[in-house]
Amino acid sequence: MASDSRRSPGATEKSGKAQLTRDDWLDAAAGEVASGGFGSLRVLTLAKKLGVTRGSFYWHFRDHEDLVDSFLDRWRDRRFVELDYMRPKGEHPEEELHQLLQLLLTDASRNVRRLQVELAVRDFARRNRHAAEIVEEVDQARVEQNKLLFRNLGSADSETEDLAMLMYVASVGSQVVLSGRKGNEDAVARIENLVARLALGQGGGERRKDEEE
Amino acid sequence: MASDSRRSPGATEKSGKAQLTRDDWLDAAAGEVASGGFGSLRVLTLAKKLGVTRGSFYWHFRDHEDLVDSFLDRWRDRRFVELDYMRPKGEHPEEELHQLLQLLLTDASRNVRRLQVELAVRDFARRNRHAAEIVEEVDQARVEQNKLLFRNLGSADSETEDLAMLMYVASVGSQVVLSGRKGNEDAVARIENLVARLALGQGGGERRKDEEE
DNA sequence: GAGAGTCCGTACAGTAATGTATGTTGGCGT
DNA sequence: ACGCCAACATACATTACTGTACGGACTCTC
Repeated sequence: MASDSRRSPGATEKSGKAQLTRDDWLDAAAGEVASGGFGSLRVLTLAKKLGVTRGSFYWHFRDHEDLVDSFLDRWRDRRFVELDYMRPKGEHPEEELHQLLQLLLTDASRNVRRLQVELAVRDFARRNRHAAEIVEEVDQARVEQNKLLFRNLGSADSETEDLAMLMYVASVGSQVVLSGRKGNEDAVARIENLVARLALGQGGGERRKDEEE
Repeated sequence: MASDSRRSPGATEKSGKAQLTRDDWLDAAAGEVASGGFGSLRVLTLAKKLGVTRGSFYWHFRDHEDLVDSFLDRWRDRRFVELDYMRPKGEHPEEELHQLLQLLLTDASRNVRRLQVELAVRDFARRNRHAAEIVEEVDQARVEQNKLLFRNLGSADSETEDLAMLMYVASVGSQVVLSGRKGNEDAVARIENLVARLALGQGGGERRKDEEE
């Protein structure tokens, strides 16, 4: 129902002038959403960025709302394949926890746009029904997956739900508070340590040594 | 440097037609910011809501930017008096912790607008320098105060900083994730329990009994 | 090579919002 | 009673953005 499997003769890469796809517009929209939020998502801006006029936009999309809805749907789909990719297999739960926190917290490299977009979607969810539903879906799925992970880590059954919830809201809060800050990486590392110690039953700890991946 | 101590003949209450003050406009702006964020803060909307025309606005404010900056400054000031009011005295630290979490988390009664405004300010901070500085100020002050509280609670010195940070990002994340949700109060209560147990050295716990206040 | 379909440009109409300039009123002091 | 000034109304100019109608080039197919 998505994926736009047309032939797309000269897609978005290399050659300066090329046919644009729906996904190209959504990618450009992601940049705008990341920097300015959904409120400053203008058709003309995207057209300029893509080197075309608005006539192209209204061929690929019905109107502005269509763009927003498509963007949200694609965002939802990607979060779920992400979850599926990181589904806990239970063999090395500590490593899985580490990777999960890296995904949720780390603000480096190409993840920065991902986090910015997520914050924008979250904010938009406060005044858009479709976005609110999608965000709640994603939140529930992620908390559910966290519960699986915590069970594999051996935490008591009576605590897994609370722990999963705490870790999730802590990670979201870290995104909000520490995105684009000074002591960013340090704080993120310390939070990861604390959460890890909590998850491992206050045992482990002190794994910090700036393991640069 | 604020407070507008004019005589204000017939302030905002009772009589339908009355002179408006700068704070009246800021109060109206708070409603718009809470529901739609800074992006949908329109002068005409505020004027309609206050029963006047835009002519009044441009008397009290230089322009739209002046409104936004004044709003942010007032927001900052109020957060700091709030902090001062809740400064830990160290006599009943558990109760102080409870009240702090109530203030940061509870989405009931008249607090709902407060939290919504804070989320809007936080989101706006991602694209407005002034807002970013103010939010960082408030965040730092709050974390600093949390550290004092945790020391009074007797947590190890090497952990107070991490604990204070974790609790703060967890509370912010709860605002983001659980604002206007279904299992809101329940989840908030469970998070408070977990944080409290962490703060009290994994000892206490199980204070839950829906203490409605 | 003619037609059809795809993709984009151009031109126009309409709306919403800001800022500014100027008019109007009601209350205050003297 | 008179004028002054704070507080608001009115009218105008301007900008920014959306949506839509239509036109044109380019490509593929038969």
